[in-house]
Amino acid sequence: MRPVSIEDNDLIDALSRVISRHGFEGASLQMLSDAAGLKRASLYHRFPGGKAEILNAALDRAAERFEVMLAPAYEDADPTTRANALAKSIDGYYDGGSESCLIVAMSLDDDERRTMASPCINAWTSAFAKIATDSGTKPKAANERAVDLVAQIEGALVIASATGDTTPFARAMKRIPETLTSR
Amino acid sequence: MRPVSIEDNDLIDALSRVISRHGFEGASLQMLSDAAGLKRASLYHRFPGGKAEILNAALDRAAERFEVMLAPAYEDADPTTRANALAKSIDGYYDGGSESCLIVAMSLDDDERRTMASPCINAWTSAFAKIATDSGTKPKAANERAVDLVAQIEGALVIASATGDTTPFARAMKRIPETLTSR
DNA sequence: GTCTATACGACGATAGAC
DNA sequence: GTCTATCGTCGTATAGAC
Repeated sequence: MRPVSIEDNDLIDALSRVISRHGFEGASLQMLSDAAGLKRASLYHRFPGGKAEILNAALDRAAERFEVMLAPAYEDADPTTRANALAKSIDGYYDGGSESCLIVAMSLDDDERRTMASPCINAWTSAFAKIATDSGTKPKAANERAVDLVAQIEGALVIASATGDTTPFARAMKRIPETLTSR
Repeated sequence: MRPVSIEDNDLIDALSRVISRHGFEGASLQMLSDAAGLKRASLYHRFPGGKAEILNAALDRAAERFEVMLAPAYEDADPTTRANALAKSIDGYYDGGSESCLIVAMSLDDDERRTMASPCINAWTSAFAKIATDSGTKPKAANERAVDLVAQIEGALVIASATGDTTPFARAMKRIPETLTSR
């Protein structure tokens, strides 16, 4: 199977980081082209639709990377093992809490764009809920616990960005297994 | 004592809401003047320093409003009573989770501005920690629990903004008393 | 496929009439 | 104290050479 790269993933990742860190409005083409190591006009060659298309590419790529990040939840192992692996995976994705989150960035945009990251939130919630239900938690309670855990992590990322303190994020990571596998 | 209003608080609140919802870069003078019901030039009469001064006013005002919001934590009552009152106060401040948070908005700005909301975070954390220590939790653990609870709430606000679902926020509010008063 | 050069609008900010 | 009018700059986007 051909896993893609019709468009350069490294390029999109660099662009995505700028958007995650500064928000869509805050991410100027100047910043984006600097991060990409390309001139503005060259970005338009890759993304004829301009910033909007860059954002879409970033969101598509985020969905892709999320799938990888969340994969441990769906492996063939007992819930605790999966929860531990998932926590490690998430911790790596956000580099111990020092990476900004595209979900947070999108939550500040115009009304049309504000909900564009909700598929990512749903995927994340589903992955957590899967482990919780596999641990014997009823679906409804599992879903609540799952969203709340996502919120905990998003909030920890905000705190880390605002204060530089990544310890709340670290505690959130540590709490993933116990939260998802306890009744 | 004269509690202020050298500058019109209602005006600043309207401006602050725009910044909280769109971020500092995303909040154009157009949006700000529309929300204020004043023309751009009139805003410059009130805030000669332009957007930067508006932001400072919004942050000062946020600190002021936070003090009011957090006041229940320091009243003369038992921890559980205070925790309940505080939860209600926070719930009102964020209108059940439908209001955006300036802290989240600031976390997306340039490096200079990114940490400008950390005093608010600290005040919030201290208020929570006070109740926790008064309930017999040791200072270090109380502080961790406090920041984590702030993160939980911030994350719930992000989720609400991104999906429209305010139930995680509602659960966070409900969890405040039990989190702060349990050992 | 990347570059330089440039068009054009929006934005932040200021001057000055009322 | 609010307005209209305007300035310079930056941001998005395009044209066209290499």
